[in-house]
Amino acid sequence: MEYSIGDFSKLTGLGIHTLRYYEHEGLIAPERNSSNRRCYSDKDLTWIEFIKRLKDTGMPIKEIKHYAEIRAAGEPTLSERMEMLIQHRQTLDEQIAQLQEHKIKLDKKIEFYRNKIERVNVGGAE
Amino acid sequence: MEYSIGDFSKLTGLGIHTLRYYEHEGLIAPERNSSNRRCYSDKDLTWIEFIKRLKDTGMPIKEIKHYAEIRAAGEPTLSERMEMLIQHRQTLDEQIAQLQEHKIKLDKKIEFYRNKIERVNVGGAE
DNA sequence: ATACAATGTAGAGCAAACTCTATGTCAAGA
DNA sequence: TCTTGACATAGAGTTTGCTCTACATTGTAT
Repeated sequence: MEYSIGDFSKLTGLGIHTLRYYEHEGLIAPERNSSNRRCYSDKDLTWIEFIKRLKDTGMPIKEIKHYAEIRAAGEPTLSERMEMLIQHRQTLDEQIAQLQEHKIKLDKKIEFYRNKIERVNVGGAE
Repeated sequence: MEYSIGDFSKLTGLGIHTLRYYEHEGLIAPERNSSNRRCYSDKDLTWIEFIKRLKDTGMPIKEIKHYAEIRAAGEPTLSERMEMLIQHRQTLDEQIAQLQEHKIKLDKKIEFYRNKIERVNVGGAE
């Protein structure tokens, strides 16, 4: 299947402007038809979903761009790409661990507040 | 203990400019000495560490500012603050869940790459 | 044929969160 | 006394990642 930029925008949830911006930044390179309109394919769809994942896990556009570039070079860059992903998994693990630690602290703070409010209520009634 | 902005910067790991920016944005309000220099206290230290936690878990400056404002109002806002934290915990839980999902997908992709590279290596040797 | 909606490019504008610059004050050491 | 370095304010500049505007072109429905 091929999609116009409007359709692709709806499919991916990314705005038309964002899709053009991503293309400008070298993240994605859809085909063009005879009238110079962008023709996104199902491969583009898979690829953009992966881009979204990288973005949502904090990878900056420039790094995604680099990944896109070596991806375009094909098989010779397979191991380099895998190394990038392994590295990224590491930072993702760290992110998760840090958030979990933050959550523990936040839970404690909430518990602290709960007791404080309890005391105020009880004290206020006396 | 009291700290100059320079000392406080080193203690917190936040730049001097950032500390002044936070003050400008209403996140923190250190005392001033007779020469108008900022005097940060240990309470400020505890507070800024909490601010850092909120920031690191994705709370925008404006929202932290709101928290700071109601905090300054004291006891009457205790329950409002607790509700904010409970709400924030919810979004934090969602963040963690999403990152974990992303990690699962990333792991799969890495595994996929590993097999691909394996095939290339074996195939190339034949 | 005409209108209108979608698309194209180029570039401006925006929001967040810093980060830096210019300029001035002030206390302490050589 | 002079200089140096930390601090002060006000405001400009930077980076990232969009988001929007202006204007030209094209495809489609009437």
